[in-house]
Amino acid sequence: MAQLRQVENFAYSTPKGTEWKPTPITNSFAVDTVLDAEAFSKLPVLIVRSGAIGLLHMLGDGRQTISVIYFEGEVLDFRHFGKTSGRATCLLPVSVELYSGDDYDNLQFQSTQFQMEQATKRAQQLIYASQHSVDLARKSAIEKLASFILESRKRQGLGRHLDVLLRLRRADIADYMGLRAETLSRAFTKLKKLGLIACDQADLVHITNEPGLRQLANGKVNWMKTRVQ
Amino acid sequence: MAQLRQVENFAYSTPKGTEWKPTPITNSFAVDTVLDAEAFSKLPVLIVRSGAIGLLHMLGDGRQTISVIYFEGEVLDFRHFGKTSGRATCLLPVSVELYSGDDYDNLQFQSTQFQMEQATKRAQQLIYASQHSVDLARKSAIEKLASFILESRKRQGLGRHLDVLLRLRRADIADYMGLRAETLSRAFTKLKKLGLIACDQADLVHITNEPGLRQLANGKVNWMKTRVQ
DNA sequence: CGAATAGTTGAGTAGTCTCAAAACAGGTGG
DNA sequence: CCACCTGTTTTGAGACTACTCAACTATTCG
Repeated sequence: MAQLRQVENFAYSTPKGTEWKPTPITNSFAVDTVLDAEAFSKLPVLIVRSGAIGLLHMLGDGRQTISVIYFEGEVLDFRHFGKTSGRATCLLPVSVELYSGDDYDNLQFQSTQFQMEQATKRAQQLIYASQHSVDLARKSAIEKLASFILESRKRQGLGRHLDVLLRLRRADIADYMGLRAETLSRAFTKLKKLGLIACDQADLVHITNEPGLRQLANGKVNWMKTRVQ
Repeated sequence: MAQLRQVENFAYSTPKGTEWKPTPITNSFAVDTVLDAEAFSKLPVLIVRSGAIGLLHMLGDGRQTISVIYFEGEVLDFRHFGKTSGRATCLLPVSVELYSGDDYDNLQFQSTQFQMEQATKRAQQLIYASQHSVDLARKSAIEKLASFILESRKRQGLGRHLDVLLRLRRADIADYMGLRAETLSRAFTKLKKLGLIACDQADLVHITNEPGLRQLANGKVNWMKTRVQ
């Protein structure tokens, strides 16, 4: 296992004292690397510096789903992983900070500010997961894509910027939004024809009608009536 | 607002000291009560003692979804609620313990054990939400129902017991699993005809073929080939 | 340049949704 | 006790979305 060796190569030499800061251990992984929880038993807490890690689930007949995505700044704690948590897979080239469980916990005990930050991040994860359930449950393909574009912009911290870089591959977006790649492709075509987005490059989406896109994502548009040929 | 008055009726008289335990304030709500976050600004941390609270989301054209359900023992922290978190709604008669933010945080600072318990619970919430996304994303109606029955058993702590009480109403189960009530009803019929479950009463499911039900829930059964008339 | 991967387009099908109506359950009052 | 009402669950027929499978185009990379 590649990532096992990579992790073990780093000496775990955090000084133990009452007032200390653990030396941040960073590590990088290529796209499609599977992060096996067992390989991270000594340094089970990952903070994503760049890239994206997804939890990949596979049904018995090969249907795939990405249930949760961890983007920059988000925390993946392997200590809380179960058998049903899927396989942590790098959806992009990933760089992470690694912490031992004790170091991470002690950091929170020492700094109230750090503790609050982390609590907020964890809560935010649940909010994202909750919102994602809403997206998956009852939205049409085109609504799911509109939601994904807006979620991407929000989680990349782009504010109200109209150019959103969808850094994930189409297949990964499809797995995340509960669609087939073909259906997702058709949804892109429809969004363009509706004049809500424009794509110069493959993964750069320019939002041409933000209110419309937001309304569509929130199910407020009966887009059937504005049907496109 | 009914729940506002109910909350305010309790005097907030937790003694402030270095070694103290906040007096647990309990409160009860009827089915379909909406727990408005603003009414809980003073006591924003809810621990569910009995019943179930769901986060209800509504799309612009009336489509409903329940994204997350809080069952016994689970913690709902209104401090981390955002506009996209939906409306906390009682799916059953609910009894909760209420804590102020400071009390809840201090409890965790004082007791490492309590802190660990709570961290595990919060992590478990994310695991449930993650698994729920898998259920919603690519499963058929009958697979969703099989998954829901098994999830219900697990979260009620019934172990391997074969009698599962689905305490939620059909409409709520449907909202949670991203189905229409009609489709859910048809899925029940199919599960019965496949001989995987038997229902004496409306909300009591007896699992007659657990391995089959589990395989179906995990997408390992091409149930099309074992089609039922 | 050719091979491999990623993404798009097309036609037909399966499964869920929609809308309508019927069956069922629980409570109230005569 | 039964008729009645209200809300929930089930059944039925048809429409429509997303899936499947296949072929095609575009892009990446050696």
